[in-house]
Amino acid sequence: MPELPEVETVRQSLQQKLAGLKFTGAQILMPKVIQTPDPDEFKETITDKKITKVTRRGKYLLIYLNGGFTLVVHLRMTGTLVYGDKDDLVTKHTHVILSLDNGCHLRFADVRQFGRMWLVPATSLSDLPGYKDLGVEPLGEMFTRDYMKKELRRRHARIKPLLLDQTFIAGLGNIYADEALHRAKINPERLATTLTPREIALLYHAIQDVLREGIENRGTTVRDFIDGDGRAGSYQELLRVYSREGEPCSCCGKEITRKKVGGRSSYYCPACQKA
DNA sequence: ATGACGTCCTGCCTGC
DNA sequence: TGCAGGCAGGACGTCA
Repeated sequence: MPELPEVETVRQSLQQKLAGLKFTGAQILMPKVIQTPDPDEFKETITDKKITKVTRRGKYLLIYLNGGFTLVVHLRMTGTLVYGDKDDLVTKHTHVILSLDNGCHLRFADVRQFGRMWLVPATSLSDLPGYKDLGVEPLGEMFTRDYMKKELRRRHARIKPLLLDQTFIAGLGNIYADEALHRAKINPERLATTLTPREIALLYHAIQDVLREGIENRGTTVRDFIDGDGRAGSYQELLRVYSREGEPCSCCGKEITRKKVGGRSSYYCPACQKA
């Protein structure tokens, strides 16, 4: 699942390929993928627009166009956004094909059809549901130990579901939340309000460490993830708990356990991360 | 304010 | 071997 490091990896690859190119048209094979505007207006608006830069906010990818428009993409679970040759094979999961003025294509594909796109004026980004309420960027300067401390005190929730709450920290998902909790030796079911100052500090650094390492390794490919060039990531080899149920903990040797917390699978070491 | 749950959707895995 | 059914899961909406 694309989380912050995966979306950042896509951003980096696309920024390199797309900056300066112009869209020459759009083929919309699965209309529901585009939330706004309707297909005809989408095609009309995107045609002849030049790409100025590719940025990221949380798990949202932002492709800025001249004329004040932004193409916003959320990959959700299995979405991919890949730059490639116009003659590349179109699979049954390809939903949107954007043509570029160098003869190449930018294609959005998604097996589970959860991913979404929006084409909006850059000034209207805050109108997108979910986007306007995003919390801090965990690798930005607004994310401080003090912010962590205040938010954890304020929110009466278990720590794992809280880490997945995008209005708290933008960009964490199931994989990196589990990895951060393991490094900080915190059980996913602990109430946020019960974390000690030392645990909060450990978690704060663990979150930044796992995200940075994820980006350095160009993301985690558990099943589907590929970047803007179609390449898989390699951070899955360095995961300590996620998808490692039954394997020995790298820290103490005890078996990694899986348990549902807040409706989501949580992988943790019952010895290192005591309740 | 929080949490539980349904919804979206397909491929994979398990069990018979 | 083949089929049915359950499950995974990010975000959002609804309800308690």
